[in-house]
Amino acid sequence: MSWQFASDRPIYAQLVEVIQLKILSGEYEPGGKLPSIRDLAAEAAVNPNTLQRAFSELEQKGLVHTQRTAGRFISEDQDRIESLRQQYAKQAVQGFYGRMQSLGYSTGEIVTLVTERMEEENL
Amino acid sequence: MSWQFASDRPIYAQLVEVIQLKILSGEYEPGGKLPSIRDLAAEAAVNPNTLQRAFSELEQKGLVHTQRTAGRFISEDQDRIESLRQQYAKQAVQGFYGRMQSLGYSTGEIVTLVTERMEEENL
Amino acid sequence: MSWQFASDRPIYAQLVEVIQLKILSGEYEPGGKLPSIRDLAAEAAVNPNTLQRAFSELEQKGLVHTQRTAGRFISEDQDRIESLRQQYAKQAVQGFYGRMQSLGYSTGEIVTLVTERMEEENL
Amino acid sequence: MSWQFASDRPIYAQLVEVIQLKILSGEYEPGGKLPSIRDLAAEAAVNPNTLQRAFSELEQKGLVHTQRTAGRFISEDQDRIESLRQQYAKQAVQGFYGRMQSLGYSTGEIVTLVTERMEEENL
DNA sequence: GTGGTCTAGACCACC
DNA sequence: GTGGTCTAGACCACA
Repeated sequence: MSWQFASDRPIYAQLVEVIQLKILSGEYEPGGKLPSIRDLAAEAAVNPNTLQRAFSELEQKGLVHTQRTAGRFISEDQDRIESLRQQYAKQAVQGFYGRMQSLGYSTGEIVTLVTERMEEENL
Repeated sequence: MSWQFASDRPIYAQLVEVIQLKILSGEYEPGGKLPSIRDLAAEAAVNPNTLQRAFSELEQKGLVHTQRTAGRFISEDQDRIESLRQQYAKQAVQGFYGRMQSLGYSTGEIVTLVTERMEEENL
Repeated sequence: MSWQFASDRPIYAQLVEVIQLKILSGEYEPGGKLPSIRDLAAEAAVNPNTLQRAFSELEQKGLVHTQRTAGRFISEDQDRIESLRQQYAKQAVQGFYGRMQSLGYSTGEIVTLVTERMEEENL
Repeated sequence: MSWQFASDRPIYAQLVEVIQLKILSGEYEPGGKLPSIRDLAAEAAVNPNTLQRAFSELEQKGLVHTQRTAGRFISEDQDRIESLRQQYAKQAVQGFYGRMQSLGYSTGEIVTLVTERMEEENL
């Protein structure tokens, strides 16, 4: 587990992203209980308030809900999670594609670069 | 031309990115003269100071240089530009690839999604 | 019967309000016996301690009293109940009125909106 | 100007409500500039962070937007404001109506009480 | 022990 | 000077 933060973006935003990815990818299971804020804060070496802020954003997105004194739980709405996952993926693809085109790469070259990257991975 | 700025990142950084892309992709030609800061600032509806700061970063990267009285010019060092372009592209590929993997997509699925995107483009 | 709780206010407070309304409106009859805490707790899917606290507030307000072995009973003091009911209603009217005025509605418009609502009800 | 806070609800929530009312009622004009957080915080005798949190909620609702270094501004989208105002009013009416019915008041009695309140106002 | 709220105060980025 | 972020630490309400 990484818990390292870049200095060019707010920590809370990076926490949102990391936790969100864990939920969308299924590493945190739907309906499961999340570690307590205090524990997570200690683990990430961050002030509990910062984590709280991150969670409040996740709550808005409907990925997480709170039970007053019992803790925080991941949404059981698997459809919503899957839909967000695909949406997130689509954005990533479009963003990547657009940036590569801005850089002057043709569609063919883009696919080539990606497959090359894939082959590196498979070594 | 867009010149719209997201509110979650500094304007000057967004300016750096846009101009940099235009240089790397060749839209601004090597050795060519850049529009005056005043004109660009008016076009982008931005404080000239902000553009100034953007250019000072581009100068540091060696993509732009200033000639006292004649204005700002794009670097003629095509090798440097091409090398930066490839470096930039590699980062984009890696970042994209990593995020998709975090989302739980297999290497095969990633390539599929990209080629699908490519086909959309070709319609 | 609803027994759904908003997450932004303490459950016990919401219980107090619901039960109080049932007493003031006469749905729970003066002098009548209340269901046992255990039963109510099961019905509302709430911790018995939470209900206990709710009832202790209702006892303070004099709407409910406990008889050691026989259970909890609703006050027989109909005058007190009626007086509380009117007081509660007055507060509701004033609160509503004040909020509507803050929203910029004139006295006439407020009455209009209420009568419209009444007509909807009568369909 | 009041700036008094009840102790049974979070201060930031009360700030949200007060400011929201001022926007919806037009007391804060569409497109207008809001006082700086520091000023408002001093005026309300509250920590700036608390106000910041309140504003972040208003921003989500689309009632307010921030310009990086210039300050916060009220939305110019008058349609949106008017629509929110009506929605807010409708909720108020329904909530009021429902509570009165729960208290056992007939539709006629409710209208009577409101008009009585209106007449008090007109003295 | 859980989450929620608030304060005081500091530092940063931006214009 | 403006808003944004973060920390440290305290206290509260709830179950």
